[in-house]
Amino acid sequence: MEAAVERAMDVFWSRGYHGTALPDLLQATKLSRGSLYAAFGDKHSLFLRALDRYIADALARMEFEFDPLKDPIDGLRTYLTGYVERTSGANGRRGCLLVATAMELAGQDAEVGRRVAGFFRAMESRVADALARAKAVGKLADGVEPTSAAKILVCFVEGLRVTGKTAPARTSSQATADALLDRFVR
Amino acid sequence: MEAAVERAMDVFWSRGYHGTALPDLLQATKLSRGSLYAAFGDKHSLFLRALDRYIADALARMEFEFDPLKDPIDGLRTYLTGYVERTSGANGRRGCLLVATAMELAGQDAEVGRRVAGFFRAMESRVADALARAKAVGKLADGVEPTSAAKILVCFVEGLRVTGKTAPARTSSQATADALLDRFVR
DNA sequence: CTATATCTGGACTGATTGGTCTTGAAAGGA
DNA sequence: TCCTTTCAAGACCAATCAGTCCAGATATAG
Repeated sequence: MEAAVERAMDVFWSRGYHGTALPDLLQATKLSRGSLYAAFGDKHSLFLRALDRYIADALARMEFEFDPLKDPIDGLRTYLTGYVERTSGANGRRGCLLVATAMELAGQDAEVGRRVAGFFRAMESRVADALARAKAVGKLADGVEPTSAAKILVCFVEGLRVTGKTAPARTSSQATADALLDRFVR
Repeated sequence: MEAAVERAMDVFWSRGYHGTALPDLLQATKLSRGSLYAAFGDKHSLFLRALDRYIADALARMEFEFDPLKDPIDGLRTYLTGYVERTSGANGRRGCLLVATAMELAGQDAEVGRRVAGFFRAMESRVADALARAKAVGKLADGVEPTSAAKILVCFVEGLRVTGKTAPARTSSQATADALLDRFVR
């Protein structure tokens, strides 16, 4: 059941909502038409399940990266490096279900809009928290405000996901991310 | 004719490629089915025309903002303010045809992929050029490398277009953009 | 072995997709 | 006035869309 959601997520991920047809989902989930509708209701509901799964994965990752027991600067570094990895080469071309969904549906689909907005808020607050902890131990450059810098970093990584669709080289993106973080840390 | 492309662009802009159906385009362009196919061939070709138009508009805007005769820092400020305006409130919710297209099609449609990649390259080089001119007159902060900072700024504004789908307040986005630029200028 | 419950593959629905073609009205030139 | 060209309106096409339904195979339970 949960495996079916994951496989459906993969399909939506690489084809978008309007771009995936029922047969694609049937083939990926290995469910019959009847079973799929019995289990998930309709295409839209299944999509929401897949999106929730995607968001949960991302939140779990951040929970690990921004663990309060670890050094916040290290956390920010691995957070950025993770995005660099996901937005380079073939990974980059694959794109991001959340960003694609934001662009495709967030403006017209309220259920989707709430989820997307909530995710961006959650990411921003986690990054801001890490920055605040870094500032508390004097590791931030002068004049860097955690909440403002967090907004910058969130926009930056989501922008990486966009430019990543053209499959840039990992080394280049990594250097860019490093250059940005260097503007914030002491 | 060119007006029809513009109206078609508006439709693709707010509904995406797969999300717009022929009747939507007929209504928007006020063309009959036969005329539209005679003029543009098919949906995909019309979409390419619309995308090219969108890109041309953006390039023209940058040509103005980054006019070599003007102060490059002023140019960067108005460039960023323009994106803030376009990614706030209702404008933000409307989104960006280029970013939406990048996420929806760039990975699978080679014609689209080339255009998207070319646009990002063009924007990056224009921003880098402005930064280089600013650096030449000593207006950049220590250690800021124009090409690297340009990549950061491009990712940032494209990320703004993504987070903008949740319709944030203009003042907040403006403060964020200002905070980022302040990290680069002296 | 029988009864029940579950699930599959696929037929089927009405609506909609992108695209073609025909008909007839309007317009323009000679 | 007459001939040609242009174009709008919409009928029409095969394919595909999301979603429903059912007959039959399979499995489980008693």
